[in-house]
Amino acid sequence: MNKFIELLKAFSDETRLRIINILNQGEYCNCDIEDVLEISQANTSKHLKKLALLDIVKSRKESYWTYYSLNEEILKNHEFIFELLKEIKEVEPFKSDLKKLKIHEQLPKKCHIKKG
Amino acid sequence: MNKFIELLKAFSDETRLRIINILNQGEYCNCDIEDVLEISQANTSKHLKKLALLDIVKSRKESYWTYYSLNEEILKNHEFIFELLKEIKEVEPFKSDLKKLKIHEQLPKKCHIKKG
DNA sequence: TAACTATATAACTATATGGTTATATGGTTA
DNA sequence: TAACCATATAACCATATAGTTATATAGTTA
Repeated sequence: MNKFIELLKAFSDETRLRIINILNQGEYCNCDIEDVLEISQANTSKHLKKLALLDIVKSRKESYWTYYSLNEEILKNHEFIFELLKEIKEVEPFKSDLKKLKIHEQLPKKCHIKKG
Repeated sequence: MNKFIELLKAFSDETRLRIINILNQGEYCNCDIEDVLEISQANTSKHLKKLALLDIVKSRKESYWTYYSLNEEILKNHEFIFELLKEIKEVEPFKSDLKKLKIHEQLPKKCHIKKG
């Protein structure tokens, strides 16, 4: 499929865009995203994999966790993505997700005792 | 559905994005788009209807034809769309479509004798 | 009015895809 | 090594949707 269209499709699913919005704030593991967005483990993993295949996110394994973050290259190469991410921050449910993320970061981790 | 997501989905289908790219050049009727993009009448009409429902395009009836054009409001309200349309102009198949559009505009109309 | 034109719509098919459940995998701890 | 943990993957289901074919509709011309 056309690379540009693939990119747009990746951004046009609500769950994926919520994940991208979270990762626009920093580096997080699968379980952080599960907790904040309240979506299942398998679903989170599947979406992250899709984003990784399109080089929208990159991943790094450390101990128990896989940490994901936005691939800065994609933002450099596509100004429209930069603008899009700026816009959604002010729109629901993305706005609320960021609030929940802040709260989440102050709480002890649910996913593994050593991490909190 | 989330309005933002609806908007993104509208832009993430190749045929629709090709139509939007054409309409970013001016006002055209259904048959112009059919000819340039080489897609069926019914398909063209269906996509245009979807775009109209989302206020991405507006329409105007005149004689035989329905003329479509981009709704400028949507570009004003969403900077990312402006950027997106700027980017695709340089990418296939959107780039070639614009070339075909220029040629199309110099030829006599196929669709109705009075128009050419 | 009758024939014609562009466009809209209805019915249908094929396919893509998001989400779930269950299980596998690979690394960690005791 | 055995138990444990987060993550990845497989199989499956339900739904959404792009495209086609055939037909309806609304306006135009003679």
